[in-house]
Amino acid sequence: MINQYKDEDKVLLAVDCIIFGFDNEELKLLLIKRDFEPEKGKWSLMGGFLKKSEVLDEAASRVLQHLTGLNDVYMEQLYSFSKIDRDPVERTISVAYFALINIADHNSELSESHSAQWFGLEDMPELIFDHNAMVKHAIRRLRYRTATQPIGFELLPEKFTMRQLQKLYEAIFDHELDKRNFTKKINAMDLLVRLDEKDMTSSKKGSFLFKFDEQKYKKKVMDGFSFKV
Amino acid sequence: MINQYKDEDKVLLAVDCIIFGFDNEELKLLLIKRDFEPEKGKWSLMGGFLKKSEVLDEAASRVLQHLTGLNDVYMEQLYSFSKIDRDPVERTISVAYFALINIADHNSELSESHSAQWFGLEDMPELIFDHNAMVKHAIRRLRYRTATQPIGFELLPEKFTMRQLQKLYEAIFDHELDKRNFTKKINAMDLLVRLDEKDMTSSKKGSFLFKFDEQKYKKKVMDGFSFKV
DNA sequence: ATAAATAAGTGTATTAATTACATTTATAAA
DNA sequence: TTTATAAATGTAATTAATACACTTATTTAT
Repeated sequence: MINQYKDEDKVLLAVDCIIFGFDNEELKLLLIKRDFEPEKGKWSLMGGFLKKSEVLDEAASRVLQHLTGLNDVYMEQLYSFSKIDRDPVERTISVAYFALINIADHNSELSESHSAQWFGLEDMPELIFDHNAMVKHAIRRLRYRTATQPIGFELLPEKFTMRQLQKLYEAIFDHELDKRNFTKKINAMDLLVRLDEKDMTSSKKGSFLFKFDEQKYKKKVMDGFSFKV
Repeated sequence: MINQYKDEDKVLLAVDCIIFGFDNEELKLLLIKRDFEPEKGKWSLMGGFLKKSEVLDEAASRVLQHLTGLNDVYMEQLYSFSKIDRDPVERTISVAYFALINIADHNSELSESHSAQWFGLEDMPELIFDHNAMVKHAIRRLRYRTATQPIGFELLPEKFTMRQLQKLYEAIFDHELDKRNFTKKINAMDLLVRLDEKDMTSSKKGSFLFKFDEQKYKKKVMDGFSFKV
C-alpha cells in the first residue's frame, strides 16, 4: 500500500501535567523551575514529548512518574493546546493532563531534584508559555469532575476524617460548606465506611476515620446511582 | 539558539469532526462514505490533517467548511485519540471536535459530493478506526454541555417553537419531558423572546415562535446566573 | 352554521432536595 | 474538678422538581 499521508505535516506532540495535591488546607500544584532553555529559571508545568511507541496516557504517566515516583495515579486528559508560537523553539502541540495525588505519597527527593515545589493556587507564580491557561482549564475540569464523581478521595490518604473530606471539597470549590449538611449528604450516599479507628491529632476527643468503599460505589453505579456533591 | 527538541519524535495530527444536526425528531450525525483507502467504502467521520500553519480549531473549522460550506459554527474540541495503530497507514493522533449545525443551513450538494449522509443516532452504521468511540464521547459531552449552557439553539433555526425546543432536549437526553414543566422551566430562565409570529405548519391554532436572546443571557451570566435545564 | 378534530397553551398540589441554624459530647490539659 | 477544644448530631423552613388534565384557537368536514 502506498502511503497517501506522506505529504502531510508532522509536528511535535508534548504532554504537560497539572499535578494537584491537598495539604488539608488548600489545593496545591506541583511546579518545576526550569533548568533549561527556553525560559530557564521560570516556573512551569512538568512536561515531556510523546514518543512514537506510546499513547498519550502513557506519556503523561511517564512524565508524572519521572517527577513524583508515582504510578497508578488518577490522571485525565484535559485539552490540546496548539497556538502556533506557544513554544518558541519549534511548533509543538501540547496535550494537557491533570493528576490527583496524595502529597504524602510522592517522592519528595525526586521532585526536589527537578527543582519542583508545591504552590497553593492563590500564591502560584506566573508560568511559561500557555501553562497558566492550562491550569485554569484544569481547575474548571477538576470542579466538574469532583462534583459528579468520587475522585476527591485520590487527593486524600486512604483513611481520612470527615473534616478532611469537607476541607478538601471546600478547597476545590473555593467556598465554605456547612458541617452538618455536608455530613448528612455524604452519609446519605452511603459510600464511606467508618473505621473503628480515630485520628487523635486534631482534637482531644479524636475523630473517626473513614474509607471510601470503591466496590460499593461501583455496585451502586450499576444500579443507576450517580454521585453528586 | 540550538534546537534542543531535534531528537524528539514527530507525528501526524489529524482532526475528526462529529457533526450533529437535528431534524425536529431526532439527533443526527453527518457521516461520509470513504472514497479512498484504507477502508474505502466504509462510513467515517469527516477528517483532515493539521497543517503547520494552523491551530487545531482552524483545522477543524476548515474540515467542517469543506464538507458543509458552513462557517461560524459552534465547535468544541473533545478529546485526543492516540492508540498506536488507530490508523493503519501511519501513526496518527487524532483530535476530535464536535460541531452543532442547523441541518437546513448546510450546503447539501457539497456534502453529497463527498458521499455524506445524515444518520439518526439509532441507525448509524459501524464507523472506521476509533470513530465509534469518538461519537460516544461526543454524545456524553453534548449532554453535559447542553445541560449547563444554552448551546442547544445552535441546532435549531433562529426562530423556533417551544415544541421544537422540547423535542430537541428530548432527543439529546434521550428521554421524554413533561410539556408543562418544560415550558415553566424555560420561561423561568427568561432567556427567550416570544415573537409576534406563529408557525402554522404544525397545527391549526399555530404556535408562537421564539428567539434566544444572547445579549440577555450574557448579562445574566455576569450577574451570576447559570443555565441549567 | 355547526360539529369534529388537532395541537397549543396553561396551573396547582405533592414530593424531594437544599439550606439554615445551635447544642451536647468526649477527652486532655490545667 | 474545671476549662478548653473539636467532634458529633437533628429539625424546621425554603426551594426545586415532579406529576398530572383541562381549556383555547383554529381549520376542515358536514
